[in-house]
Amino acid sequence: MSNASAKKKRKLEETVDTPPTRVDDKTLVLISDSKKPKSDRVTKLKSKFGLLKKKPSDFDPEKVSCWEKRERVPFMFLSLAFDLIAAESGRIVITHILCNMLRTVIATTPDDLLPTVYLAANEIAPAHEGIKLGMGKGSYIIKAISEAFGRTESHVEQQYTQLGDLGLVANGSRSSQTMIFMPKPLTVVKVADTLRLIAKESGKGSKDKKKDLMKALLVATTDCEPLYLTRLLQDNLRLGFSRQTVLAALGQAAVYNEEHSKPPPNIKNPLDEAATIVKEVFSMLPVYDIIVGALLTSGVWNLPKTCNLTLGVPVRPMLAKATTRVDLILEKFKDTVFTAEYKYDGERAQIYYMEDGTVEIFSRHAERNTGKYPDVALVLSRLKKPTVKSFILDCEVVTFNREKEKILPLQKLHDSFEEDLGYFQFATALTSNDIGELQEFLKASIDIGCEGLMIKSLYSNATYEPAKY
DNA sequence: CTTGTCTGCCCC
DNA sequence: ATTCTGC
DNA sequence: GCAGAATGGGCAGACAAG
Repeated sequence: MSNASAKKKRKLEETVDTPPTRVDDKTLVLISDSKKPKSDRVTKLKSKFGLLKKKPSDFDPEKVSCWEKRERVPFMFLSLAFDLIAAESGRIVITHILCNMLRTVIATTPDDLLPTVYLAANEIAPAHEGIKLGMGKGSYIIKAISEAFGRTESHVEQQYTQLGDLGLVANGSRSSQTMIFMPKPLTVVKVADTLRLIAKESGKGSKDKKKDLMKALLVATTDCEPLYLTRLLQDNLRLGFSRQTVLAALGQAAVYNEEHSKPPPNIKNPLDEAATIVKEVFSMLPVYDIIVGALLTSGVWNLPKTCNLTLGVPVRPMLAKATTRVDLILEKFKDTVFTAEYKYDGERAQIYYMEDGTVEIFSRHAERNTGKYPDVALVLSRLKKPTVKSFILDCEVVTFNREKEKILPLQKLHDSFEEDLGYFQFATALTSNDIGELQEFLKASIDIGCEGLMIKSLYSNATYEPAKY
């Protein structure tokens, strides 16, 4: 063997996780994945991960982890937690498992909490950053799977139609595949980082690069990892939980890991309370990076202080509820003063005006639409009164024929903005509880091209709250 | 370049 | 967006 | 009754293929 190849060989063995069979210089032993002995690590993990299902009060993170403190969390750990959740349907148990899983990460490798949360929520970046995988659920993932596991595309496709779950196809292809080496174990950070790399790839040749990155992850998977990696790539974990459950679990996990402050004495159920806090904070500032960071450094009870509405980061817009008849409104609001506003048929827009004059416009789903409405961005600084330095507007952008309609002002906001017909107007509103008047108003709104009415409480304790989703 | 295929925290 | 489901 | 998950059609934009 030449010097160069000997060196290569050594390098290779270093990265191999406990070769299941001795591999000498002359023979390559082919080992079927289903027959080979599992590495100690995996065996150990598998024998213990059932503990995650224990009630959080009886759970000890030290007993389940079998990696060193500050060592990167294995992707296998997350996959096994997912596997445990797959057998459950109740959200309470699922939350317990997620909570225990996150606690284990906090107790061993807090640096990995953020990527773990991202993967558990099946997200890759804050919504407003607009970073998406950009390869759908079909062809390119199929291509990656077939290349990674040595199948023809048509074979994978056929299995897909048969099983209805590409993850299961990946699992099956992997377990029957003959492997030469055990791959180096995947870590949670590695997967999270690679998902970002895949998302960032764009332009000519990007699809192939995305596919190759997926392939590189797939070939490193073992056991149940192909299933969950594939589903992560498809943006569909199919485990019966999503972001809200992860946020709740994160809050609960933080309670158990509380080093920074004790729960305020008046709180009856700290676990529920912490879950609510994390969910609410996320509605105000939907950025895991900031929330997880604040959680680790100053604790869950300080979260409302450390994470606030931030200029430039879109909140979850408050959502309306649909109703079909005007009399149902009166029923619902019978003890309340309310107003009805035209529900303009346009696009929801959340406009941020920063102190330096910068404008950002986001859609209902936090898509960055700033470039889409250059005229809106321009007109804002003109209409804003000089005393106003920064603001957030939640509004509806519509196309408008300036030669026609005229519009009535809503008083409250009038102090801060000048209206300009056809450029910036307040919603036409009626404050009344007369059914005939409301009926008439509804009709009028439809006549000028609106979709109906929005009903809002006018009580002083009524608030604008971000949607809890 | 033109044409075709595939995508989307889509839902305009 | 609408429809379905489990709590 | 509610929140959360699952599902579907349509259209504009991105990228690949020729």
